Amino acid sequence: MKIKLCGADILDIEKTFECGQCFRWNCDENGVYTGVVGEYPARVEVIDGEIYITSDAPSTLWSEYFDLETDYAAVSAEFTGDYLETCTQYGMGIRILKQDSWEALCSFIISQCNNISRIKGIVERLCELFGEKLSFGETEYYTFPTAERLSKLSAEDLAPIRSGYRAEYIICAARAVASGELDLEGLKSCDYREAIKALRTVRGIGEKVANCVVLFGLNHMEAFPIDVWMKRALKENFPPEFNPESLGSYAGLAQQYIFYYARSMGK
DNA sequence: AAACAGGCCTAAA
DNA sequence: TTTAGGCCTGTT
Repeated sequence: MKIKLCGADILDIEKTFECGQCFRWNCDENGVYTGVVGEYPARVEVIDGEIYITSDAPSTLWSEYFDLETDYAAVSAEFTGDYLETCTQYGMGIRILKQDSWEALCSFIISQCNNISRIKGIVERLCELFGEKLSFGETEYYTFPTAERLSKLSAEDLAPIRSGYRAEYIICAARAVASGELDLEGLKSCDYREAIKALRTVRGIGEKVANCVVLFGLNHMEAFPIDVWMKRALKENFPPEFNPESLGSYAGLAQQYIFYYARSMGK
């Protein structure tokens, strides 16, 4: 069914889907996005300034997924300073998606030293090969494969997805999660720093990937992933003593604004 | 053709 | 504690 979700002023689907936090939403020639959340394929579009979603998912899922309970305008008002205010204005409409924790973990392992189009390709092949097929309209979609499924494979089995040296990391992570050694759900309720520490025990997960996982998959909005773009943006626009903690409990949103701005200007 | 991509790991100071 | 080189693959 098709539901009206919210106004396009509080959710900009292009910015939100293209800002680099997710890899499974694709745009058609009319600006309509399709993707899969959990086991639900969905279609998201803008009609007369409103966001509409077509899917079989329970309608409550979307407000959670898009973090609509949070007043981003109010949160963003705390982001001060010329440069950060510029970034904030430019990125207004971005929402931090509450993605599945395992999907986020796996996706950001794949993201290392890769560009977005290649990341998306690898993720797509991973889903087609090892996910469950879903039908929705004319097209076929696939779920993101579970950690349990991948834990039974070897790195060589992942050769067809062409993820290179990251295949070994994916398998390590899948085994850690499937065995219960890494309890992703549990990490949602513990301290942000503790969650990072736990994630970093897995081979292939360093500081940057761990921060992406806690921000996009474990609801720790104070996380502040720093990649090469962020490093440059911070160096050029913030004092050397700048500490992300000064941005408060939604520092991760500020990070996305800065990242999105830096990347848009840099290309 | 060779360098570089939204890191991470290991070895070596 | 910081730094360099290697790593798969694809693109420029």
